[in-house]
Amino acid sequence: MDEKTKSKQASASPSLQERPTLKTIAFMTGLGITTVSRALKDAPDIGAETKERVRLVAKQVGYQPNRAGVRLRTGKTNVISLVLSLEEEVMGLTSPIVVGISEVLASTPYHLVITPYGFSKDALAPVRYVLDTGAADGVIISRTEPKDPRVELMMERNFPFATHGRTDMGLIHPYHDFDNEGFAYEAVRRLAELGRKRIVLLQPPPHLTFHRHMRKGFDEGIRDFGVEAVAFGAVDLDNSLTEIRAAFETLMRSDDAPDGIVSGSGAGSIALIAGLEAVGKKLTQHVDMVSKVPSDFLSWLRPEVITMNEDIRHAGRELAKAVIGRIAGLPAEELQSLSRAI
Amino acid sequence: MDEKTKSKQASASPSLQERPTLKTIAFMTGLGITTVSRALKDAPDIGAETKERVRLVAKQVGYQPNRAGVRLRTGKTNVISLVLSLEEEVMGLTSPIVVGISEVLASTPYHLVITPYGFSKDALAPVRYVLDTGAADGVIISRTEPKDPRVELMMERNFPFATHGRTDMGLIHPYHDFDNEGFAYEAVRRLAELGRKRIVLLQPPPHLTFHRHMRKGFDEGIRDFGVEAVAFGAVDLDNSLTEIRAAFETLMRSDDAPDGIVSGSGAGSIALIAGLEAVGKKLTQHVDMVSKVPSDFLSWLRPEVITMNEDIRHAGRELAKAVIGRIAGLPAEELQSLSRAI
DNA sequence: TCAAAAATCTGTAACGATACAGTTCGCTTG
DNA sequence: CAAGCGAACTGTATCGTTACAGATTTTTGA
Repeated sequence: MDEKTKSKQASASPSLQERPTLKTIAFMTGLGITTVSRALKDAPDIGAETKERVRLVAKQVGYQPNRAGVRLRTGKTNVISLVLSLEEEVMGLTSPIVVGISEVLASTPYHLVITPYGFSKDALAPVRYVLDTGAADGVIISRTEPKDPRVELMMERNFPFATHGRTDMGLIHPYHDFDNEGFAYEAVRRLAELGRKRIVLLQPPPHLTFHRHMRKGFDEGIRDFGVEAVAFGAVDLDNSLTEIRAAFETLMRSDDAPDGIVSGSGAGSIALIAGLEAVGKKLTQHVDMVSKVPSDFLSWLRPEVITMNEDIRHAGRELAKAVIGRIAGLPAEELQSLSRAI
Repeated sequence: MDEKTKSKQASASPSLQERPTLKTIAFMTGLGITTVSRALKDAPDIGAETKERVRLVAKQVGYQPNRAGVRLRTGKTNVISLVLSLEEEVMGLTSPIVVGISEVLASTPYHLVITPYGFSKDALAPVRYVLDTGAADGVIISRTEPKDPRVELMMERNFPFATHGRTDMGLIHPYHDFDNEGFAYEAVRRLAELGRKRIVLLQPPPHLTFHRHMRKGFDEGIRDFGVEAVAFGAVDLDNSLTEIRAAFETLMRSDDAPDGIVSGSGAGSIALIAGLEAVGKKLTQHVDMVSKVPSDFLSWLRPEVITMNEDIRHAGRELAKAVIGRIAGLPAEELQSLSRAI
């Protein structure tokens, strides 16, 4: 055979110092770059023994595909983007979500990229960015709304994503959600059992979907257990803890003071307790309180509070599995999950 | 001029539907791809008017360089990697750090990638990964040790990074740290002023650098203010809250019970308080406590605790600025910062 | 006036991977 | 026995960008 015709692809012997590429393996095995590429992909037109050899050498030299090369050629980024509101940063729910996602991604080729959006800025912007620049293969969003334009946009473009929280648009998409309805209903039940009659709810802001769920559970509890709901002005979980505290102090001083509290967040509960105690009232004595909490530190300092645990790390895991499933082409119906308090 | 010689580069008119590339702009301006590339980089060999035109068109069509293209060609990833221990996840210090970093990166081309390492696994592995695969342009690490092999490795390879916490190897590198020595010294001073005589310290695990700092400040305080240090067994901040609580309960029941506490973390403080109260003792009455805290929720539930605030979000910002500075070639000396309690 | 220098602009190759369209060769089959 | 087939392998072009080495035109200088 004419030497000149032999393998132009892998001609220049690749430095063994550098990071190995397909070329390196091609050179070492005497095969063409294409063959190596296809062998590592287990393509049907490559001989079994060749595949074995290639795999062996690849493993030996510690070959890892160059992400930029793959991305440029195929468009696949191997990136999952977690879209975060920088102000969501009340009491760090972000950490456990990130950890949960990371746990799942660790055994995949995916990297986790944080895509933040600024204070009070358009939540659609980061999603648009990812879609327009192809910055990721999939997206995870939170603070989901009933008619969520981000969901609409990604569905329209058929882009894989998962939401923390549900929507209400008749669109089927992957999500993970906490059963806030069940939580609130159960919370009211507990308070009613303790003989409480006038219950207040510290709820999520009205534009978020889980406001509805929590409200629904709360209202049904109010009705089913024959107690009364006390309104809590315009204050919700998006207010600062200082504002919540002040508002609750005012409420507790008024004639309208409740004797039972349902709190949708652990951080909010702290503000409520501070407000409560500022007016000289005591838990279990004057009021009872049920709080959703991310961890159990609250019960260490105020064991009087009835806590219901939301496992946010688990949510992170579920969300990661859902996006990856969607990327793999699984139907959205199978990628929806709901978790209850533990 | 012969039509055939004209611009082979931008020959195929790029679809105006797709994401614009240099080719798109080249076609629209009638220039070569190279010229457009150099114009956007403000290279000296491109005419002023040409640059203006190119910039205008680029802005008009919303050109954004393809990251994979740049990365493949130049090796620049435009990625900062935050290396996280998944078990660091006690009380979510991660959130504010991530937010702080994101705030700074938002106005740069950098993306933030989370690179986790598993439970009790080798902390060097993720750093090695980034270095070997060129996954990022810079790295941020925490849980820094006096002789930190990660720092050693990155210095040796001359790879840009910043550490949360200092080292003690005679190597000069970018860092941000909290003044734990000052904190502990001041804490002891406060307790001594309150008449406390027997002080215990809930400290970081011995292998982390800030253990030394905190210990130094504590020991000097003990000496300077003429009080006594109470040992706290083998329990440190890396123990679970349950363990800390149990250990402290034991300590408080012993003859060796302290009357003053310095706590190196807000989460740890909660465990200590729980342990304290489990044996029927009360803050300010039987003991006083000074705690470093990431936010002020602790003082809402236990105003008796003297808190000193560590601004972790600020740390995130400083760390991000430091890595970027290092990437830009600034000397490490100028990228070191220390912050005090606020 | 004419060569040299300066100012602008451009084509080619390469980064690493893969889609696609072959090529080679041994074997079957009519 | 030649055409045809399938198995196994490979070269070329391409993704978007930039380094580099020209190319072309204009300006300068003697």
